[in-house]
Order: sequence, then structure tokens, then C-alpha cells
Amino acid sequence: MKSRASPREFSRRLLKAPPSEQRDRAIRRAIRQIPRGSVATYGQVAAAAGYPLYHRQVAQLLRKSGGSLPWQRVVGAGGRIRLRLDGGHEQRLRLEMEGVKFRGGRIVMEEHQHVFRPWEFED
DNA sequence: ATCCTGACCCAAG
DNA sequence: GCTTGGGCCAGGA
Repeated sequence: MKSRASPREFSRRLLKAPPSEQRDRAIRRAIRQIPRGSVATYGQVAAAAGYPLYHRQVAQLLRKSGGSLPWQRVVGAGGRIRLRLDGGHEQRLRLEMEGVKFRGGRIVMEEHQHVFRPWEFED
């Protein structure tokens, strides 16, 4: 017999190529869950939406249609702002206006980390 | 089909 | 602490 897919590969295939529209809806829903003064990482948003390996697509979606979402509340792992130049500056200002504190170049995640509640995403 | 590009992530060094 | 390489994935050229 041929070698079988690893557990990780197995789950990856199950979640592979979901309709982009449905995926985007789930991601938007997750982002809208983040309250003022809190933040979540790209990876956490993706996982909360039901697509653990799609953190890059969260960023992709934000680039495309961030205007209709509280985009400033989605940050990089460790509370880092990943947007560059003016964009990054604006994101930081927007967050500080919501009361989010920074230490060095990072958000104080111990205070502002939003914890998603899985059951709020059931259909 | 192939190559390149991201608002990514993380284990290593 | 910071930098890097490799892994990930969709979308556009």
C-alpha cells in the first residue's frame, strides 16, 4: 500500500478549496465579533471562522474589503502591526483611540486579546 | 500550467 | 530580543 496522508495533511484536504464566498462570510463574521478595545490575530480569526490554515486569506480579504470592517482590530501574532508605512501608523492610531495600549512596537495582548467563543459561530 | 506576490506564522539560530 | 527559512494558500499575470 501507498503511504497514507499524515493527520495534518488529512485535515488540510478536508478543509481545502472551500467556496471563497462562504469562507469570506465566515471570516467577516469572526472579525465583526471583535469588540472595541480588543484585537485578534490573523490566525485566530481564521481559526475562529473555521479555517485554521487560512490566516493569509484573512489578510487578503482585509486588503480587498477592509473598509466595511473593523480592520484595525486584526493584528499579527504577538500583537504586532504588520501593515507598513502609513497604513501601520493609521492602524496604531485607530487602536489607541479605542484604548488599546502598546509596549514597544507591540500591543499588550494580556489586556486586549479577544477570545472567540466557538459556539457563536454555529449556523 | 508556472511563477510571483502578499496586512501570515513559527521553529531555529 | 531579532532575523531567517520553510510551510501555507488563493489570486493574478
